[in-house]
Amino acid sequence: MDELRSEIKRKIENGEFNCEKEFTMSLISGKWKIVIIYHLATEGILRFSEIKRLLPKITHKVLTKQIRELEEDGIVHREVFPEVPPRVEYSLTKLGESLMPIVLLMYEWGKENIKHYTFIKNT
Amino acid sequence: MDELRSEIKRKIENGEFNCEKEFTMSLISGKWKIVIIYHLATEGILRFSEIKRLLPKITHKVLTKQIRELEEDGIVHREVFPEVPPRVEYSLTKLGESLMPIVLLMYEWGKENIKHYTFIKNT
DNA sequence: CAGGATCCCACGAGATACTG
DNA sequence: CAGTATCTCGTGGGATCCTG
Repeated sequence: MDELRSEIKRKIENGEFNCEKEFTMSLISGKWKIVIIYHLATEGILRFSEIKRLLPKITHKVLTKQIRELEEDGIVHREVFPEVPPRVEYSLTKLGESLMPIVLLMYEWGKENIKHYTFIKNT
Repeated sequence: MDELRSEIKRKIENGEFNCEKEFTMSLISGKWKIVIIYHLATEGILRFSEIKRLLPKITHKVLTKQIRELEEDGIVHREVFPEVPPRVEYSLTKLGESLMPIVLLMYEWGKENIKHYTFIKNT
């Protein structure tokens, strides 16, 4: 596990994190990352197009970037099958799986606390 | 608890969140928010200048903004004492305290997983 | 002491088009 | 199918100066 985006490594070296929590944050912050992690955790293995289908509003390029960063950080495993047309499968690494408690807590906290607002939709 | 930044309310109304986790994320993402929450949780009550002292690298204006957002979202309570010079105390609301399990998990995950990299500092 | 007003820049993320 | 390459824009965060 020496994979990590160079920018993150640099922040560690330069002591740019005020705390270890921020290190964690830096790995999962990104508009679609926690949702991607969640889907991979529940589905196991997903192809690029399958993830895209699960996130209709995401752009092709953005999905590529988010997933590439997750891969560089050792959270997602990427398996390329040299076929035509190409097939690429994604899954969580052990490290990625270890993030699930956090993601699940965030999910439940959100469900619990967004309730008070959703009524807005019904007006 | 009808406090919430208008932008967040708008996102809820427009269904811009892909999932409840993103709602949670939107409240705690911000370069200094989880650290501020953590300090308030452990110290109880803190004055503006005390928080600033705990975060030497934060800018005055930025601290104001981060805290103002946390207040608008109902996470932080702000108490102004009409004295001269002015005194302002901050503390966590019940809602804010309920975020601590998430913050703590992020803290522990970070401690556990940053270990593999910190050696870089010692070279 | 706490905080508002301006100016500014870097960067995340979207739109669009092209490729093996 | 999966992935680049450009271009663009909004905004989060920083620097600096001013105020009750």
